[in-house]
Amino acid sequence: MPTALHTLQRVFGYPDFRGAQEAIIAHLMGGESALVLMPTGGGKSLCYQIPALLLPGITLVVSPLIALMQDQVASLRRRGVPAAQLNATLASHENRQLQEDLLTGRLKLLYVSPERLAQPAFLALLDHLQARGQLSLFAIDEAHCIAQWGHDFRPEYRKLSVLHHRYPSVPRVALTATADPETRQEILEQLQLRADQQYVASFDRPNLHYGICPKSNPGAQIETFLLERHARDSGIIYCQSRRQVEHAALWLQSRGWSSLPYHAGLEMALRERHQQRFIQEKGVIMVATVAFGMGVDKPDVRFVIHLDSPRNLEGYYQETGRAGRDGGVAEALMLFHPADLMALRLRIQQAHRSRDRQVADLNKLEALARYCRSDACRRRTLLRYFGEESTGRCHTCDNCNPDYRAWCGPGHRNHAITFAADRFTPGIRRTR
DNA sequence: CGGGACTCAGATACCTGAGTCCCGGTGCCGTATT
Repeated sequence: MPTALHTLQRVFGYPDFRGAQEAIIAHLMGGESALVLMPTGGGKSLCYQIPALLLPGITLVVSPLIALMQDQVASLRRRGVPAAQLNATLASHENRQLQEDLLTGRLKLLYVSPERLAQPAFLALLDHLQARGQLSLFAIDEAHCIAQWGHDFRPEYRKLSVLHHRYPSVPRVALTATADPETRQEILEQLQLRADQQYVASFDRPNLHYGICPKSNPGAQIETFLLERHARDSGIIYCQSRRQVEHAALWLQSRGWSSLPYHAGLEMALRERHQQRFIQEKGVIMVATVAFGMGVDKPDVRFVIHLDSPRNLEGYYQETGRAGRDGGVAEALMLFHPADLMALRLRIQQAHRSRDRQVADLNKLEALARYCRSDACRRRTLLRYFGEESTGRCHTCDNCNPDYRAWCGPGHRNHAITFAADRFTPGIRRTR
């Protein structure tokens, strides 16, 4: 019988395990459940993929996006691993083939969405596999979605409790790169995991450098930052609204920058084209809403700019975390204006959510506001928010290093250039 | 909060300015219908 290390080397081509990977795998192989928190690029997938190959039956992976499923399945198949996805992209003959493969035990990993998992017909299929002892492991990838999306956007994320209710003997592993203590608690509760079953790696990304500038003239500030620090680099600019994305992307184009818009209001083919260009070409600036990022694995993203304030530190950490995956230095610049926070506060208060959720959202927004206004080390504040104690100064944030305060230039008094001045940019239609 | 979309009045034939209103963003899905 092959060991975990053999599988790692033979199937995945890595010489050795990193961090807690080996311990997590042993833990799962022993029939225990776990919550795994590892930063981007820490090798989370291997924590369930190797057990999936060593255990006798099938591992069911719950994944939030079809695009993620496709990437994972394609990558596994290239390595000769029998993996498949079950979702609406399949043709009916593929679907039939999949059912057959499942029942004959040919598959080792099956990727599904939480929506699919909640369907009675799919649960019946799982019942059938369980009756034959073929269910080995449940893996919930990007588990922060349980807390982030489960309350309104994708309610099926809160039905994952069916896993331990219906199949109590099958171990569960939840994995994510971003979860504050509250999100963690929610994942533990939903999946009925014990607090002592957590594996938490450090959230620190030392090669990411952090800076915040008061937003006074965003066009000029961004252009200064780009010209002086990232003239030929790839990067992402995050905005809060689709309209802002369109405006900023067009404005940058008019100034000669290679920028592309990305939001969910664009045609799927265009979104895919822009994403491909961002990944393949050099020096493309992606101007995007939160729609962009999950599963985008580009190693050399050198900067992330928040043109508008994000809504909490989890989002901020997630979005800045998309830079510097190659380990090289990357810079995270936020343009901060109190009015943005006011707008976010208002939206939270107007949202159709429970009182508890509103309070929780407001608290998270206040934590972000404190972070922006603080003169303490950004890195330390961020790490502390995620429950990690650290001391001293990082020397790579604007509060630790005065040089970093000039990212947007020495002053912001040049009001000659603003987005609002460029009225040639057409507004975009609202979808509702 | 501030800014964009829209309306309306008034000056002038299509445009301008003032006033008012409104106000994110993420994706699954064997929907059913043309």
